[in-house]
Amino acid sequence: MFARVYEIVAQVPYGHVVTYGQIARAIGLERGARVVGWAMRYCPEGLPWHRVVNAQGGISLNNAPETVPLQRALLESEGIHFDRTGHLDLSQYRWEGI
DNA sequence: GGGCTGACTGACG
DNA sequence: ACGTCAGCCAGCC
Repeated sequence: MFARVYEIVAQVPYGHVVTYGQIARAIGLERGARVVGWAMRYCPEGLPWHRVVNAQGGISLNNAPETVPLQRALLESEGIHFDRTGHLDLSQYRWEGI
């Protein structure tokens, strides 16, 4: 199942992001966002995991808070702007190619 | 098959 | 904007 998740994440273009719910919907799990998060724990090498954010346009990584600054830095290096509350504008960066 | 877990989500106060 | 609560679903004992 996670193979599908990785496949979707790998398709996200530079400078764009997708939400967990979006990925879940793409693989047929309308309300299986948690499953996506669970699959992401394995973080295969070469996967643009930093382009996956929660429905609020923020960074979730509850189990690895140390990687949050890293993810944010990676996204900013791709031209994605964060507001003062640490969220990005999904209406502007969300990838609709699923 | 039963129960627990979680990088989630949407609704409420 | 922030903390809490209850659904949700695949995997792993």
